[in-house]
Amino acid sequence: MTSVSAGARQQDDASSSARRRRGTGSYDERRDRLADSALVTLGSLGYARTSLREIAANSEFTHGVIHYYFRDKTELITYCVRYYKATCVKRYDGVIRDSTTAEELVQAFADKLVETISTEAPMHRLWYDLRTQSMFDEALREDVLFIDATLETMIWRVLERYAALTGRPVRLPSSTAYAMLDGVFERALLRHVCGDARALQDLHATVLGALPLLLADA
Amino acid sequence: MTSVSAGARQQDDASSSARRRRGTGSYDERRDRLADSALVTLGSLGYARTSLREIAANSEFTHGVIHYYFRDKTELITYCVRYYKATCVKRYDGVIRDSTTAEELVQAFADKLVETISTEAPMHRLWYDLRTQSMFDEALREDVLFIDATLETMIWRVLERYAALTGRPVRLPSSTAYAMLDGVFERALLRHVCGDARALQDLHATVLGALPLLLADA
DNA sequence: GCACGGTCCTGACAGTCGTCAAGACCGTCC
DNA sequence: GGACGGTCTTGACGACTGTCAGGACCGTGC
Repeated sequence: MTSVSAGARQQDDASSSARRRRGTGSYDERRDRLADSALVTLGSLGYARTSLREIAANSEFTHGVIHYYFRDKTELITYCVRYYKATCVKRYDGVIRDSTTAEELVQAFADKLVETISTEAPMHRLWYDLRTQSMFDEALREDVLFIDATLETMIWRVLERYAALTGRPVRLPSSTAYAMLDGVFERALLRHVCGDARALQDLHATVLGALPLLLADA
Repeated sequence: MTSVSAGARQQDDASSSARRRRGTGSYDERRDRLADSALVTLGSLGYARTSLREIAANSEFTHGVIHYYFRDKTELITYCVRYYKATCVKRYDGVIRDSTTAEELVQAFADKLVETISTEAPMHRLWYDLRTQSMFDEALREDVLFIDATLETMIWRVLERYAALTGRPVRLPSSTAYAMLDGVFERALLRHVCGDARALQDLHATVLGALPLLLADA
């Protein structure tokens, strides 16, 4: 995994005052703002349909600047992916921290899953898009597998807390539990994006019903 | 759902002898052979990277012919999707038919899942590609949702047979069970495509372990 | 005030894409 | 044998893509 902040051109000191003459913020901050714009565009159009000109048009820059901050399109995309990961890894930490009973945790977890689809559906379909593209494009695999592993441990932390609160151990390995819940989540997202009004409430009910099955019998 | 055999140009009688002068087979058969070539190319490159010229290059035709048999690229793709569906819907019928005990069925089902990844991985990643693209492109949604529903009932038939053989009912609704198994399958496919040598044996073991959890206690 | 250099814009390049018009090919029928 | 018409090829069109060279802009340091 190469450094995230490896720029397109040589960059001796990102925080040097000489770098702040145009635009606002540091070199890295403007990279991140470009990544922000790119993620919005990617989430709206999908990976394949998003061009660098479109990303630039939805940002404060012009299309030529992208190659000043990123070597090529692939570097921009992978930077965006890693940048995005940082925002979603801690999504359920609050659920784990604030729940004091098993029922509370299950409810909060289901609530959070629903909320994250209703407020960030474009970002999530982008993630599934990139994960699927990684099956065709080797350049994406390293990042995708890393993020997938991160999500798996995130889910596992929820389940471990759930197991601790019930006193019953999880009876599935981490990878299986994650794959199952991810399948449920992906399907709910698809239905939601397709305009199915009941997708979210069904997701909520499904999670309430399915989580207990992941634990061993009392 | 519009008719699958609605051609790009008016087509009064597909089986008329006048249509057989060039090439071999009927108009519809040549459409299907074009779809065959397109599916191979799509499975190899992915939806976004597959151009009509590339499809034609991997077929017996030239790129201009595609617009003789299909109105535009979208019609070709959706035709391919429906054409493909017919080949995968009956995939587990043999498993259901030939299994006489629950253990036999679980084994045969797991075997089939592994086999279908090892022999048809490109086709499956294409399916996931198209399903994800349907979250961005409304033109694909109708076909994707239809196929997804078909796959769900296919899985449900397996589970119903499993329930009958054990005498224990499935304790999850059809949609949840399908989403969970699909998540497991998708993850195994991703790992397999990424070169993980243990992806398939893990899938096998996972299915053996997970299927009993879908049934109510004895 | 002037040169330097980081930042950004403009315009162009070659390549690829979907699409389609024009016509060649050729089996069939009068 | 000649006309017909379904089938297929060729070549082109405009639009779009990622990339990059050239130079404009402008804050900083001398």
